[in-house]
Amino acid sequence: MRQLPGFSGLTAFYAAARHGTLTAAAQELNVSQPAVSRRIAALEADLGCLLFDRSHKPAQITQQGRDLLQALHSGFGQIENTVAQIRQAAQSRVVTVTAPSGFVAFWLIPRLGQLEESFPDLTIRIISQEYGEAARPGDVVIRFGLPDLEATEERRLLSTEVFPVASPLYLDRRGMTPEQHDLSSVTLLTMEAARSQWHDWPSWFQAAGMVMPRGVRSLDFSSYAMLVNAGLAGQGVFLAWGGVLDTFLQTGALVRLHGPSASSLRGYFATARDGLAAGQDVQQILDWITKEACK
Amino acid sequence: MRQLPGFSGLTAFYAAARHGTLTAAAQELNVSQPAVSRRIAALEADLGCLLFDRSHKPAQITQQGRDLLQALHSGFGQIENTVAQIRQAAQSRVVTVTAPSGFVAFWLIPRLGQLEESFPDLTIRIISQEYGEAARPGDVVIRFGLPDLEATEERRLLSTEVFPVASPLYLDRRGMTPEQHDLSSVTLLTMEAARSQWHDWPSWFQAAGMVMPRGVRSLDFSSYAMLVNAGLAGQGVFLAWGGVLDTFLQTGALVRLHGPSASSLRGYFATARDGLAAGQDVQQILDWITKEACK
DNA sequence: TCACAACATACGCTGAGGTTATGATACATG
DNA sequence: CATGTATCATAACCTCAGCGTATGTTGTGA
Repeated sequence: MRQLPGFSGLTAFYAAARHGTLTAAAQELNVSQPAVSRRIAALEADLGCLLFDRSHKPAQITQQGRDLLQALHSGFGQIENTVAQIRQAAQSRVVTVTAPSGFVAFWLIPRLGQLEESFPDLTIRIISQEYGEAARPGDVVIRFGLPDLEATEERRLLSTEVFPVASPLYLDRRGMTPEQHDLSSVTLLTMEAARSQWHDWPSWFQAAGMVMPRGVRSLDFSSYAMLVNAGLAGQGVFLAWGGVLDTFLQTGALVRLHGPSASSLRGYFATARDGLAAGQDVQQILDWITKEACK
Repeated sequence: MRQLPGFSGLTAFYAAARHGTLTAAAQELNVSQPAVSRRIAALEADLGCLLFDRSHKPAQITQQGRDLLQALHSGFGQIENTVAQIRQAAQSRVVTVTAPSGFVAFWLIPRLGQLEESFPDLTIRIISQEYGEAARPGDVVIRFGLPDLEATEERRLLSTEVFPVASPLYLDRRGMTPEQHDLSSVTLLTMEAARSQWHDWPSWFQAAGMVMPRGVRSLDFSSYAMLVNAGLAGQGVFLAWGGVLDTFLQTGALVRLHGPSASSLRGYFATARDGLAAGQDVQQILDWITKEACK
């Protein structure tokens, strides 16, 4: 950095070289012509050579001046490009939402169109996370788990109700209906790896006051998204969190099996990363998600 | 240019990003730490985003900060390179000598080794000019012609004596010696195009108090360098300016024909382009050429 | 828990760099 | 060749942008 001359001289020279006269450069830089003259003279003293040949009017750029002009054009151009990109990104009002992948896939993405319509001036960026991954930064953070009693600003999303669902085609094949079914003779879809974090069948049966059938058939999956896709494909019955799969229940792709349901302390919770200090954009997105989840 | 933020902010950020702390950047920039802090804060306000994450100590650069650092590194790097080259060239002490091509070819170039040995710290640049060309700029300017009575600092180089010379092989073939020769039965080498500027045979005979032989054979050339080369090749007899062809006369490649000689007002004159205001390097080169021409 | 280092902010001060006025000079035009 | 115009350089004067110091806040490591 100590190798560079003063930027006031470089910018004065750059303007004069592009405009052709010191007078025009002064107009661009919003200073007087003598100010430009002195700046360039100081630069020439520093460099030890002339950048303009003053024996002509207007002054003619020298070869050294042309060399420097090219370097400044390229160097300043690169900096200008990056600065413009940074400014534009800063002005484009991006809000990042981080959520578990199941929530993203089945609740958030289906509603993204509505969300974006509600905030046409914002760019919504979704970061999906799998269970067990380290928390990633977002403006709005949605997590699954037990309530954090210290996070007073955390909002619970969706219901605490957990109930079995299945594809109607599956029930048909089994000669069952949502009203009349036998859980002991169906295939239960499970996610054993996430057992400690998720509401699983044994817990559900116990919470529903029922005895889990012995020797029941099951299929296990490593992610909730895969499990739900298997259910949608008619592979068995699985547990749904109240609210997460509403869109499938509404379209009839899935049906809720009638009968007892269970409740869980676990659930989805949403916060703004900077809490009450978060900007208005973030607060508005958080509010929208909260309201939509309460419908 | 208006797109760029202030360079005091950019340079402060650049130093902080490279050093890792604002405190270290302050040391590089020779300002206090609060000065760096304010500069970077002003830059961040201009850009509309944070370049450092202050929730850590030392502050951690953000992604936008990394983007900007890369652009500054590249942009400033290019400018630094060119500035260094310009500074080095300015310090390398170049002196340019402009002279007629004949003078260059037969007097200056043969002595260039001595000249460069005398000034090892200087770079001597020779610009050779043909007769009739527009004057080209040089620190030391050597011209041929009549003395310019207004150029009081102009120095006459070499003798005013003009005399015939030839290759000894040519004289041999003609059965002549430098002492015993007959100019009416030789081939005279001429340069008719430069007649008005140069000392030609008719003028020489007249100045020597002799009658030019009628019907003498001659060969004409467009440049002095070509004429001299023809003479060296034994093509005839030609007029030499006292001093210009000394090296050939000393080695015996050419011999002076004894007998009358002529004098001319015309000659070679040397000046420093900026006169007495010229730098010491230029004055020294002019002095050396002047002294060498007087030997 | 404490010491230290790093960063942010308030306040007062000054000289770097601005302006205006004016002179010098190259260039175009009549 | 004289004249007007535009461009650049320099002198003199002025002021406020940006500095330093003092001090407060906070993250980090022992």
